[in-house]
Amino acid sequence: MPELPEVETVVRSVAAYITGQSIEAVTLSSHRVTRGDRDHTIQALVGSTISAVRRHGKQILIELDRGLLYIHLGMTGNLLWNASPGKYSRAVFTLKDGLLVYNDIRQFGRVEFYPETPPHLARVGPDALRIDFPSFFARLKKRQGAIKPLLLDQSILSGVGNIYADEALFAARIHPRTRAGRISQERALKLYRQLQATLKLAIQHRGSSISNHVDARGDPGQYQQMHAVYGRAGEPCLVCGSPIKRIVLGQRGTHYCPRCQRA
DNA sequence: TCAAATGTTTGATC
DNA sequence: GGATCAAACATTTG
Repeated sequence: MPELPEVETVVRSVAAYITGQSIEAVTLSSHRVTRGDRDHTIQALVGSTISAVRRHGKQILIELDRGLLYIHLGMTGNLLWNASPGKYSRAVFTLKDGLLVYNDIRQFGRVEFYPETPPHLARVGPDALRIDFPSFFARLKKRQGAIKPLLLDQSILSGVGNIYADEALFAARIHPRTRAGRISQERALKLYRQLQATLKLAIQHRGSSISNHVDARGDPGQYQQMHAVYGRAGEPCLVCGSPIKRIVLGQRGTHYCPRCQRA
């Protein structure tokens, strides 16, 4: 489910429910989602109090009075307030006033406890909404590969996934195969601005619900209705009418308009 | 039955 | 060492 706008939507909706509450009990049922010693993780969590819910890129950081709960939604993770646990519930937190339920069909997500900054954070680059243009441009400059896979590289920039990489490149009229290091400062600035504008607009629409993104209440986002290229292969470009193309780049489906985004 | 799916890590290759 | 690419992970859906 998750790219920056979806994760932000989940963080905002869940924060309103759980901030300030204490954790009274925890059930962890997936050794894939929760690595390591689960009993130890439960022991560390029970009795602590949630002080804040933050996001860095696609990572959710639930700050506790002692330590931190790290959640990554992977591809199919949901974080729901007061939902009934079901077949795909991989973690259930009993809080003072209700249940926080983590569901994840494919189990690509993570629910882990860390006493201090999780090691994952050291591996990821600046958040896509917080990076400034000079460092964005400097990071592009260094690379010679295609821009699309580079936008997906979380160590360069964190938060952008397959949908918003395609949408931002379309908005900036840049072909996904363009070599990153060869993009002029002017065009890079356009990409930077369009990327941030796309992410912010998507947050306003509470993210894209392509398969199973929902917020803490279980409500889907609406931004999928506004996609210009993602998932629109063969359909006419909203700007010029040419059929949207789908290729595979860096193992990911990549959608673009061959006329608006020339190589 | 096959392909594809919002992601990340790991290992191979150049 | 760095960059790049494919495979693997687990499950559903069209």
